[in-house]
Amino acid sequence: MKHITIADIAREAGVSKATVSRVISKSNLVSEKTTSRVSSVIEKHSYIPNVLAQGLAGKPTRNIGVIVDEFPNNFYIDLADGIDKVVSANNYTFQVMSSQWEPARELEGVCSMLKSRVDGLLITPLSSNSPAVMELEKSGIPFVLVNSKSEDPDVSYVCCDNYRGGALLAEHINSLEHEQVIIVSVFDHETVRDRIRGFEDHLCSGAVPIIRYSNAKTYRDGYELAPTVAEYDSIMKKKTSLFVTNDYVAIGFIARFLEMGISIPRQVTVAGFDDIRLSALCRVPLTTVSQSVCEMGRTAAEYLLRLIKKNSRSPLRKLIEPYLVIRESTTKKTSE
Amino acid sequence: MKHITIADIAREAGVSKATVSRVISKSNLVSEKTTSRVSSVIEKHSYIPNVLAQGLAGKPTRNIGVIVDEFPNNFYIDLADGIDKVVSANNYTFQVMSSQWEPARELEGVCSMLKSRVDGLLITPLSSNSPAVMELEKSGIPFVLVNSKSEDPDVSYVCCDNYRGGALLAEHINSLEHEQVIIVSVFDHETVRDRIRGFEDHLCSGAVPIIRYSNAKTYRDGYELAPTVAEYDSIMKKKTSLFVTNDYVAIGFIARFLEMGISIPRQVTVAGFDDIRLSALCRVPLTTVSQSVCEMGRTAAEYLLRLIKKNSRSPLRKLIEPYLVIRESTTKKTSE
DNA sequence: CTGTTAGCGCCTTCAC
DNA sequence: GTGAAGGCGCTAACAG
Repeated sequence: MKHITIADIAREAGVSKATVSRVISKSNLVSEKTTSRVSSVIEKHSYIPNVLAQGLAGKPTRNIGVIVDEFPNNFYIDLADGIDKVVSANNYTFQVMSSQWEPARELEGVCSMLKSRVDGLLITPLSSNSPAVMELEKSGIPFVLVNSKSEDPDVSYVCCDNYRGGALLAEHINSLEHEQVIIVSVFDHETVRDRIRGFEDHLCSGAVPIIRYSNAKTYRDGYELAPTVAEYDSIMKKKTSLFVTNDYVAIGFIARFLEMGISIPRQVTVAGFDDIRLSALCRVPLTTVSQSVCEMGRTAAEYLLRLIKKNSRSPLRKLIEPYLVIRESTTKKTSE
Repeated sequence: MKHITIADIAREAGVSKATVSRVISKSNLVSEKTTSRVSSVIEKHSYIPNVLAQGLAGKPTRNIGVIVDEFPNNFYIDLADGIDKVVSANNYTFQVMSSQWEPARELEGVCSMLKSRVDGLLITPLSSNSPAVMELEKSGIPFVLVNSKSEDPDVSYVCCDNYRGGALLAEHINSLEHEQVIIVSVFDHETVRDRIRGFEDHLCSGAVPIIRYSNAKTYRDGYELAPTVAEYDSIMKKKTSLFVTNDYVAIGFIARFLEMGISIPRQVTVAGFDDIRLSALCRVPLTTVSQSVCEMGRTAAEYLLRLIKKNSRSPLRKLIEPYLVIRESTTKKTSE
């Protein structure tokens, strides 16, 4: 079954294609009579204009692209939710791709989006100067970086103020008693580095030693690293403050500590970062820093639409203020 | 800055547009020499063919549409992950929309997808005969229902076998001691109805009363409904088995019960449905039925691609087998 | 207000 | 093997 085209409508309504086109785009230089006649024919056949043709003929596609690291991730759903809210409210649609953390796939994704002629692009880049971002700059298409910053004064971005988040946490931890501080960082990403910098810059360590671990990425990693950390740093003997730069991993630590009979927060306090849903509801609710990912999505989408519409060359940027959420993993309400 | 077109490439390579087109589509009736010459020009300008034009000229867009209820939802991320895996492996892209549970938006979504000429559509419909699905049938475009079944013998779908899931749970609960059973159903959806039917059909109630509540949708709802349920049905006195048709809500119940000092599973056992991540890690790990949403996504996407490629008119359908996950909320390892 | 005329960038016959 | 020509469905001047 062939699609109905504008020509069919025009013929049946006894007007020219141009007139039909005008009716569709609500250009108000068509008489009311013709408008209603044409409209009814459109209605009757439930005719839907072909976006491809519209796009080819120069109209914006009203479709934006979104590239994320991966889907199975709390970060992504909140982001998608935020984006969806503003995008759909503005009668735009969006398509998504995941880079699976591979620069090559990320670049491919950008190319793919580019060739489907999206009006603009949102991307959580692997790094602020990944090939994908370079390609984007070259293309001249409006885009905004999400969850990443950029040195380049021309690029727009929306990111959590991770440095500040780390600082908030440090201030809280300063108020706790401890004989050592352990920092476990997840993968190597600018956001994570900022968290740690903020944390270290504001920690009143005094004579207290700081111990660092890196590269724990998952719940499982935390779960498995816990005994090593516990034994090697003899946390049974020294009261310890543990900062894990990602909630999921932190929760893995907690789970294992509990199994090992290590009391939280009495012997060890644990703090995370992100405030995923789980953090409030897990065995020992987790003290963490909340970054409003949904707001990040909303803001980024708004910025992008603004760039698209006004073609405003001035870059738009925002650091979203994180806030501290104190729960039982660092305060002594319970002890298990 | 104008986009480079096929004509530019043709001119620079000293061939016709047709030849360039052939090179792009890897049609092998072009001499190797011309191929490499053209390719290098394409490379040099990093030329990307315009998908809109290609689509207009009759080629498939290799873009499929996905319509879901809402994004901020564990179900969605797993689904997206599954879809992404097969879609990207096949060099397709996808765009997403959410219905926000409103039939009107759902229909709009379908229309929007249709007009952007997606090659096919995946949808988790509000109901198997919602206007959106009707529209889809009319359109003749390949589509498959996800998380929904259909009476219509022509419609393809992939769904969890919710009836079976309910049955599995009933069998487990039959083995527990109790003096009453309480069923709390979340919103009115065919999948939820199936869960309850399966549950009730396989419950050996005997003389044990079954009490029903409905319309608890969120964690909060569970949390707030708990005291009422506890008091009204005097669960302090009667050993109770509680089945909540959705994990999130079940976890809300558990949280409140604990606060009220009601011991789980000693006094009340709680079972859920879905097996979201949280269920394994919350205060009292939740017995539940796992439906592999990721697999659902994968299967659905595979079916859709098959429909698109072979234009196979035979509908493809599958009920995915759920399985029971028994945890502490129904067994007596802990007691709090 | 409305119709006519060109394209938009690409693919696909059909000839050579 | 390769080129020329027509058309995909629509919009945007330009005339009337």
